Amino acid sequence: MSKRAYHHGNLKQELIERGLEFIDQNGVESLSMRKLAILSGVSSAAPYAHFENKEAFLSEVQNYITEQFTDTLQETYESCHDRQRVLLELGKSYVLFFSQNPLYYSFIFSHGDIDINNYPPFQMFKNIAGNVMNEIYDGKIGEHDIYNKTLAMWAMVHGLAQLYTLPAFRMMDSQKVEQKNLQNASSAEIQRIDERIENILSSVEI
Amino acid sequence: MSKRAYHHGNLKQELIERGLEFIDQNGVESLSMRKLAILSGVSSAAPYAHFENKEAFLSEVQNYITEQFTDTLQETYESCHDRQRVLLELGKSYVLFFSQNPLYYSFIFSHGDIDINNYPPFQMFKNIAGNVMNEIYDGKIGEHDIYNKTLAMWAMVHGLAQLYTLPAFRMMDSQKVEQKNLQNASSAEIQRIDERIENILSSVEI
DNA sequence: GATATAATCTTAACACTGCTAAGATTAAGG
DNA sequence: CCTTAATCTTAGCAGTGTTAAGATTATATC
Repeated sequence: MSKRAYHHGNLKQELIERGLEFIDQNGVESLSMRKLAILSGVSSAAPYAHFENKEAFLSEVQNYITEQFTDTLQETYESCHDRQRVLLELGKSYVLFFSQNPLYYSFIFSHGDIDINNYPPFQMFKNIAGNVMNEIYDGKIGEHDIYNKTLAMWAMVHGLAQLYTLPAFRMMDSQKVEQKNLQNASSAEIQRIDERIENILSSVEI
Repeated sequence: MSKRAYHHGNLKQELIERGLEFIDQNGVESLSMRKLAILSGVSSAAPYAHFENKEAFLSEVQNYITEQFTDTLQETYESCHDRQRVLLELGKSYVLFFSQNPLYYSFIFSHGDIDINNYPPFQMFKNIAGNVMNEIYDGKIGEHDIYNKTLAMWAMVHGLAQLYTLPAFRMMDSQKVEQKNLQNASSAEIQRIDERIENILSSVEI
């Protein structure tokens, strides 16, 4: 008997997992179907029994990340019982998700044609933000302004997420605010970014 | 004599221009050195006399776009004499630049490792924004908060730029605010986006 | 349980890619 | 004018996505 049976048994799942890992470590640019196949101990054409083409494969990997992202936001939302802080917490969660897996960001938001209007995490953020705005500005401003403020908030958070994706920016930012630089303590860095996002977001009146 | 002389005479420049045009129309994903070479009437290996590799070529194209972007911001800044509106105008200019050439956005900001801390248009925006903030909050808030507000402003504008890059979002947004939908009148659409950005940005107190 | 069918995998091949080495052609400078 | 450097072509390598044909195995049906 050779190393593996003729049938892998779990190839589709393994390809997706290896794809995730590869993108997280190297980015999507250098990912190839053939390499993933070989890594999974299978011939270079085997993946095409499970995915129509590379694009379809990447799309499934995207969905996987999107689910993780949505779940993260959902958990943050549910565990926040202070209605005053829900947007702040959601924003921090948003930024931290991508700052912990920087290469996911460009993979999801540039290298694909996501349907922005039906993209679950965006809908979720916009819905919650809209609700919060409605509570805060109850009848004081028009529906129009509520929508504008929601968009402004979303754009700001999304922009910050991209910034904190870049190591160079993180370094510069941590120097600028003169925090104790515990470079390698990753849990400390997470907390530092957490504080930074809190400060930045609450520096504007929305 | 054949179609062209053995020496092209202006190959480097033509490749960059064709690269710009190709990215603007098709995105960087499907760009290949060979295609550009053939389009320029030259053999497929000729480009490598002018560029070390594909990455170096794309980097030069990036610089080209970056210059255009910086110039656009600069012109906007210089032609705005109302100190109260300078940030608003700069933000609109920022967003409009990429909404007019959507594929430039993902090409510049994802498919490359720009040195964010030395990236001219970012430095420019941050400097101007910082100065304006200093004027507005003259001594009333700390240097720290000024920096945070500057970052918040930049992130918001940058996030909006990405949003207005997506046709699906533009449609949805124009429906939401119930503007007259002059779909094909591109100059009208520019003005519409211009108004939208103005409204969104001025909906938050920064 | 045998057999038909469908799913999965391998091998081989095609067209395309980035890129290089070797040599041809032309421009520039002494 | 002649040397040198710049520019281009031709061939070719290794790697890519993808497909067609056929081998192997799981699944369902009688």
